Amino acid sequence: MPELPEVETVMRGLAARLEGRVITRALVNRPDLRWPMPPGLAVRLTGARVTSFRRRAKYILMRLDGGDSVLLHLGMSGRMLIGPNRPNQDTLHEHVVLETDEGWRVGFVDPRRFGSIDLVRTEAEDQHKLLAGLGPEPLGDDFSVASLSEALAGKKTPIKSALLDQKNVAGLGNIYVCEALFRAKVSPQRSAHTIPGARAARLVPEIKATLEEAIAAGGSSLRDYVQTNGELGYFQHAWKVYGRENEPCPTCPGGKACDGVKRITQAGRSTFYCPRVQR
DNA sequence: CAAGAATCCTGTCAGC
DNA sequence: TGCTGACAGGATTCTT
Repeated sequence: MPELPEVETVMRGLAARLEGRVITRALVNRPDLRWPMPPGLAVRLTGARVTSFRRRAKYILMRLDGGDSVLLHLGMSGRMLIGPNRPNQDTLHEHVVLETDEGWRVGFVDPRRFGSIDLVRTEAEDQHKLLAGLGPEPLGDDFSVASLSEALAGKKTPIKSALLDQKNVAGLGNIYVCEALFRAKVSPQRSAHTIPGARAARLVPEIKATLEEAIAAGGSSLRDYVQTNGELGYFQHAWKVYGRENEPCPTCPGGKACDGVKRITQAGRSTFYCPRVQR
């Protein structure tokens, strides 16, 4: 799925076209995504003015003037596509369509249907079941060496898995966890409780820097992800280890000392890392 | 309680 | 070609 940088990019694209606009028409073509959409969603949206956007972890919140927020998750394959008001190419997987008073058309396309849409009252956004248990935003001041150390204390699970757990830090996914661990020179297999201290002091700034650089690049495009204008992100070219199994490690000198990037499976997900650099 | 496995769904690609 | 299995950016729910 889109991870934090991709979601941030999509949210900015939505905000640019939708903030202050009135939704003149809303279509729900297929309400059964990961969970059923709320009944009457199209009616609630029609005629509403979009006031602002917010991102929390990998969720997008679109606030409406009636006091509702639309809570959107893109799952693994979700896209938001904005274009002139005419039918999109992908009619099979375009589950929701919004039209604005300026003649723009926003389509939510999600072939795998792991995404979700819900409504929540704006003043109670953070009490929504899907947001209530989330850990700190990694780019916020609440995410620090101290807070990460506290979250990991006593945990035996590998640091890779711990960083994917949205309760510890909210918004990282498989790509950026691999990249940040490489940059911090921390082994993905190391037990989480051994991170507090010097390793957390390396990890936290690398997590923040990786995410910031990825946002600046418009995210990473692998298969499904595109920005709202259909353009690809380009941070995938900056990946050091993700998807680079058997390629030379970017920081090890050539020769027999380093076998290159390895791929292992942790908790059912691929992990890419360099065993020589990451300890 | 914590950790790993199974699960949802569709598309794509490698290998035979 | 066409079939089969593995795998994919996630996160909840079910089992150990």
